[in-house]
Amino acid sequence: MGRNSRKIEILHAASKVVSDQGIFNLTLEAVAKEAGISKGGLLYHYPSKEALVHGMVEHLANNYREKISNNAENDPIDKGKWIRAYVDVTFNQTYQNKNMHYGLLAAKAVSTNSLDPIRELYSEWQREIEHDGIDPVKASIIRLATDGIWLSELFDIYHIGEDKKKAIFKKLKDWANE
Amino acid sequence: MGRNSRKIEILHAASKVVSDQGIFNLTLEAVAKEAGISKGGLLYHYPSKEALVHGMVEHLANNYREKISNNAENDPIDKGKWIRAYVDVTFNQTYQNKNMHYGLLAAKAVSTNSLDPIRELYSEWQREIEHDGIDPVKASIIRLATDGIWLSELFDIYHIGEDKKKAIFKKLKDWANE
DNA sequence: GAAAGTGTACCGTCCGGATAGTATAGTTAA
DNA sequence: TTAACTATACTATCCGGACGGTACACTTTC
Repeated sequence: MGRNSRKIEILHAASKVVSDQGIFNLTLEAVAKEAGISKGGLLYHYPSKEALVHGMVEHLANNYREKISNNAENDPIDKGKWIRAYVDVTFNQTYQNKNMHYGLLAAKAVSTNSLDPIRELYSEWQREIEHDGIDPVKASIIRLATDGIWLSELFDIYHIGEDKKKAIFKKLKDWANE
Repeated sequence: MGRNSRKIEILHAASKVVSDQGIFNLTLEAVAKEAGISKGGLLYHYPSKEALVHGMVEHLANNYREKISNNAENDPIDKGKWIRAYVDVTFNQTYQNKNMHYGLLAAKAVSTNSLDPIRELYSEWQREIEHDGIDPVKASIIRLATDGIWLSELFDIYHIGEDKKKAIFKKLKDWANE
């Protein structure tokens, strides 16, 4: 268990704190406790709270970017591969390690520019999606609807039922194939 | 200028603080300063920070609810009137007093149940939208895409250009008429 | 009709608790 | 034995909220 995996464990712990206790309880002590280390140990790895949050966002961004570009590259059909990759990965991400998204919540709270990696990621994808062979307005709508699901869940505004989510997923994928 | 309008002024001040300085700077002192009153005066109107945030959410929810139900009631065509009202009002809301949405950001940060009025609102609309004569999955997608726009703007993840936004608005409205 | 009382709006100060970050001594592993 | 890491003790700061007043418009009571 090298340095790096410990650092990532800490990031997961931080996400869990945000998810369980809210942004205001994302304290260094709470994260240390959740990660099973001391506050000093935490500060050894991430010398400030901002650095910790930055780590969360960067980890999320790297994961997301890699998954989506892999997915797009392995798509046999060229037309619409980016929007399909986006929909696929986002849905699966939402099912699996949902709580990594909480890094965004933390980032939004902590400082203005800690969301920069995410913003960059999104403008990249927007470019790809719009030059992907399908109607850019339609592609944008598919993407916005996908975002609407996880954002409203992250925000806890409303949670869509599993069955309905699957139906929506299917229809969005269909549209991305037309 | 009665008691009520002063209270609403304070809510706007609080939203402005969140929008300009972020959630962590939503302090009683900052809000008081923005509203041009003292901390004591602020606490007179809202006896705690939680009460203040609750006021923000409730104000937003009431406004939103009223606008959408008015809009739906005045729609000459019955089929799809709720989803149309939702799309219309949300787009216009986003253009106009965008910063009221910041109450949600504050609510999400402050406590678990301060978002309750919003959650209730959303489940009401979801019910209406799904029994509105058009395909519920399609209606849900229209609604999710609408949410995706303002949520990603609120989150500052990415901002869609005005032209594209109008095109999306138009297409969503078309779909809501089919 | 004036003295006494009441309610509303607001101000400025103070305090306790929480928290980010520092310092440093100790421990483990290569 | 040195770099990676932990644990603890401590400091400085910030913030929510309590509180004691002030101002003033009203109403009631004698």
